[in-house]
Amino acid sequence: MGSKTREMILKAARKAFSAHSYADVSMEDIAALAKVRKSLIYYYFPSKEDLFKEAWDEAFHELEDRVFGISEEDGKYMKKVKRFLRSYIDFLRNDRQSLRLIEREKTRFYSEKSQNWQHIKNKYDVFVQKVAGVISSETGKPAAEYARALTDIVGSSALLPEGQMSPDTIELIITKSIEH
Amino acid sequence: MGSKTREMILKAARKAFSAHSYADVSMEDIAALAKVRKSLIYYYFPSKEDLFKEAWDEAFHELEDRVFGISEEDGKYMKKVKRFLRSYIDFLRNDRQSLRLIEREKTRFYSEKSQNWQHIKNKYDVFVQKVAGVISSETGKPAAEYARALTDIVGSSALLPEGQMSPDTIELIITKSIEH
DNA sequence: TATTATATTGACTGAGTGGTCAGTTACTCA
DNA sequence: TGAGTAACTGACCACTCAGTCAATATAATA
Repeated sequence: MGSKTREMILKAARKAFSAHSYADVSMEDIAALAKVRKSLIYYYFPSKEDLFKEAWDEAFHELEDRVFGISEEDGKYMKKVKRFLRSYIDFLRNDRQSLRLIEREKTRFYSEKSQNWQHIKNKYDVFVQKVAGVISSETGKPAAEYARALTDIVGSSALLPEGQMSPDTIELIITKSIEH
Repeated sequence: MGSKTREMILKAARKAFSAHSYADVSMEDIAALAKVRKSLIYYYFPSKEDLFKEAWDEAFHELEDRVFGISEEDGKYMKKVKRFLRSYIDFLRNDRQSLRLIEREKTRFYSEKSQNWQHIKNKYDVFVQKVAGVISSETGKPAAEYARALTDIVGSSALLPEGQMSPDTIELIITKSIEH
């Protein structure tokens, strides 16, 4: 059940977690952003970790929908990889905040062992595998490492301040390095 | 003056700060690693921030030396950019821990306003500018954004677990995207 | 209106944190 | 040997933070 207050909290969490690292965001920060007392957050979410997980999941599903949910109709005359890359970069352009949230704690996946963090890590890994699938379906070659590099460069550019590295540049670099 | 104990603490700090984020590393952690009481750290370093700064500086100067300190003799027949890229990737290969430390808190540069963090940010920015200089000296075109992308992709790959994205792949991608 | 379920709060806890400091040990050199 | 200095310690402080909970306000319903 998505109560209005719950939504507000989740929205505030997404904003906070995309602007600062997990450790640097306190529950008080989120409460203040959502204009709510801290204790109320615990009425809707069992813990900080769970709140983060839900915020991350939300942002991540938006990314997945955007990048893999493109109907076959769209860009009929565009190659699969190009079409994919275009929507990925568009996501960077239009939903930078979500991408930030997704990317910010990437290194934590590998040190934290709790359920929530492993859940996130697994989802991300599957995503990278899917990206590799798209690429190798066109090049015919395995692309696991290449997909990792691709998601990494798009992701890290999202964490940079706006204007420091334009999505166009990213697209150019990736396109160049992918063709033949 | 570099006392033996001071060196030990610094070494422990470098290890800790390259394995976990600034916020996740406590002075107790570093003390334990260095086999020293926490209070002793404050005998040699005024604060956690200063300790981090010194650890970062050390690692960073190693990177600079390696990447820009190559004598003209070396690789006489290699193009400047290729030579530069080669040493950069070699640093990733051989001193991954240092590169991790350098890259890990990159996003913090932009939110923290204290002297120490700005010092770090400025040094890094100058580095990127130098990289841009190397590239544009050969291509003749401005390369600010490209340099930012390049350092970003090398840096972020250092944060990945070993073996997930090989330095060779990185080198290949960058080389491909740079030529022509 | 009285009763019950749902929302919301403020005051609190306990663990951990960066940092301080008075004091103790170990070393130096007159 | 003894005084002075450098290296080191343990106890402590102020503060932050995630999380708890009893108490209250609000809404729903009978």
